[in-house]
Amino acid sequence: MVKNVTTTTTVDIDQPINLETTMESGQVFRWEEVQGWYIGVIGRDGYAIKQTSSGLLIRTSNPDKQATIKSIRNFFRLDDDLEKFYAELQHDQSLREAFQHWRGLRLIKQDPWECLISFVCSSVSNIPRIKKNLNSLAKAYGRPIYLANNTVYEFPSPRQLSKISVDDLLQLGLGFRAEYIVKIVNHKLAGKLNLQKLLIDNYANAKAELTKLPGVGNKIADCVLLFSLEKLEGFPIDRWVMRALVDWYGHSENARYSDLLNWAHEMWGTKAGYVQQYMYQQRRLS
DNA sequence: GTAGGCCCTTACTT
DNA sequence: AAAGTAAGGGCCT
Repeated sequence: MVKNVTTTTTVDIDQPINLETTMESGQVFRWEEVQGWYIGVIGRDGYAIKQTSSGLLIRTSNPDKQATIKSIRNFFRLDDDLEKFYAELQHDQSLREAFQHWRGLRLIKQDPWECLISFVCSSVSNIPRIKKNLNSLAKAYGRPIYLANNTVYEFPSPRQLSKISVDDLLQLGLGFRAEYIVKIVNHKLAGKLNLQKLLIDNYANAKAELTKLPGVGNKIADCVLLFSLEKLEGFPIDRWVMRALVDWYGHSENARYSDLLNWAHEMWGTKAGYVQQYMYQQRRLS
């Protein structure tokens, strides 16, 4: 039975938001732009999202409008006050330029499981390849969701991935990350990883749990913590953020990750995550 | 604790 | 066209 009914909902937004910039900021990899609409999955529903003058226009397989508004507000973290954030850091010239250039770039709150697997895939990869890998995974093992003329796929749960082998993932082009993912799936199925617990845990404890996983070190743990586990002090340092730290603040190129992280925490506290997102965007795309 | 080699491929550049 | 290099790191020694 094909479920292709869509419900249209508008979400008014009184916050800075730039849909395109946010969706293309390397946080999420499975949202596809089609004629001004971003098409993807949140939870168990498919969504097509378009920016309008007053906010967002939403078409979704979810018939419950109130639930849709709630999930959109949650996804784009619309309770985070970006204007206040800009104002508090406007004395920093480099950041101020990034804020002006990328106004409306928001952190996204995504599903922890998909986020974890996504960033394990990101290791020494590139965005086109990461997208291909994750879409292959979802299409092969995830439940299809029919949304008007489009088919999108729910990201496969640990149980849905329970039957995968390293060879299967190699076939999908995952490379050396294949082994990590199979191990993480088994770890999860064995009940040794409780992502919901990490959601309410503090940054340090949650990070310690994540870095126990194969393929998850300092950087990838910070991505998962920041983008899905509500840890806004998460400060992933990839090569772009590293270049910003070197060029803007005079850090050494071979500084230790932990030292840079501590410095960022003293400097920005729980604003570090948003700062990182603007640094990444500015240094990579300007 | 830490530096260096290695990992599997793909996408993009020269 | 073929070769080289970078790509949102992590693991092992």
